[in-house]
Amino acid sequence: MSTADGLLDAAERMIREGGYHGFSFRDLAVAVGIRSASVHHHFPTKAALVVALAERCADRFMDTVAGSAPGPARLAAYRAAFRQSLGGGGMCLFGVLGAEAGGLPVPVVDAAGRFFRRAIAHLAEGLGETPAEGERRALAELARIEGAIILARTLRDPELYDVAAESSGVTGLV
Amino acid sequence: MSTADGLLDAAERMIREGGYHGFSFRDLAVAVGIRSASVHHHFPTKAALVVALAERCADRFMDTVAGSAPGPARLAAYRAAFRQSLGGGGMCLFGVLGAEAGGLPVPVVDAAGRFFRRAIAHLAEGLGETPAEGERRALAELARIEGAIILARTLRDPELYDVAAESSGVTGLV
DNA sequence: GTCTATAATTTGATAGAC
DNA sequence: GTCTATCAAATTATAGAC
Repeated sequence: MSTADGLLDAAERMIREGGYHGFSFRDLAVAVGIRSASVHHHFPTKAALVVALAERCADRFMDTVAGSAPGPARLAAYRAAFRQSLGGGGMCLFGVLGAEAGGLPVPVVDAAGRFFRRAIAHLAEGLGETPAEGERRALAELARIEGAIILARTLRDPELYDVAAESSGVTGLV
Repeated sequence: MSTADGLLDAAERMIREGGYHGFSFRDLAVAVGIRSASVHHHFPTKAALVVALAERCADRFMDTVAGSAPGPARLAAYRAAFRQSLGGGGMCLFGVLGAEAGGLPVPVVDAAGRFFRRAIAHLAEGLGETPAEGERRALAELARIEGAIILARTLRDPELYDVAAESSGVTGLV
């Protein structure tokens, strides 16, 4: 694995744990066994690193759910994919960045926004009677998932994710 | 208004904008017109200040929704109360703190957790056929609301909050 | 209750040798 | 691609005068 990939891996772990301001270039350097100045050789600034990470993360996520059939099956695939964020109690990368948006470099917030638009458009397919209805449902389900991660994390009980994001009694969708 | 209240007001604005690490004691001092060292006279540490803020914020929120009748009316009251967070595009205080949880002082995360437990217990009343069902629904609706704020904020469109949190076509609840 | 002064640490980033 | 050395700025916090 390349050093750049190792740096992105470490950054992903740390951002999901404590947010954009929850890690430093020195932390990354220690994690991969180089010096903090060398990190700048791979990514010129912290903002550039996080934008690159967001793009890698978005691509991987969309690859994961790409094979799912439109409609309820795809929604289930999304729920399962986001559920992995909770491995170790971490947030969804885009959820943290969105929550901290006001204190972040604009390109970073834009990257998070691009992911959400992409996910909404994809999840919306076949989710409603009309395209507009599908989009509304996709938006609502994504919101529920992001919020479920926050609640499960804050209340320190990963099982709450399933209750909050998947209990069919609430949406009547699945 | 006391200086302490002014400091909490400023901190609330800044945390909702950029998170726990999105402001400093100097920022607060400038906002209320004193020096950064004087802030420590009112709150010994940053963590203590945010815990005090979380408690004030939780009390105010519960006061706001206290008069609502159990069931769907109370849910509507919750949605409206959280909606105010979006005034100016800010996050819900507890939502940001929960998202950044891994990088925060434990007492701060605990304070956020206490609010969510309190809100869930209160919102659950009359929301389901059984107490357990009410709790599940309360959890799911709170998740939807928190996620809706994140999405509306990240996509820079406050109207998306209503679509994500309140579209009745999704939950069939209201 | 507010001030000045300052300590101790951390941060993101740069210059230039190897 | 990694290093040493370093910078300027910001951070939380403390001591003690007024």
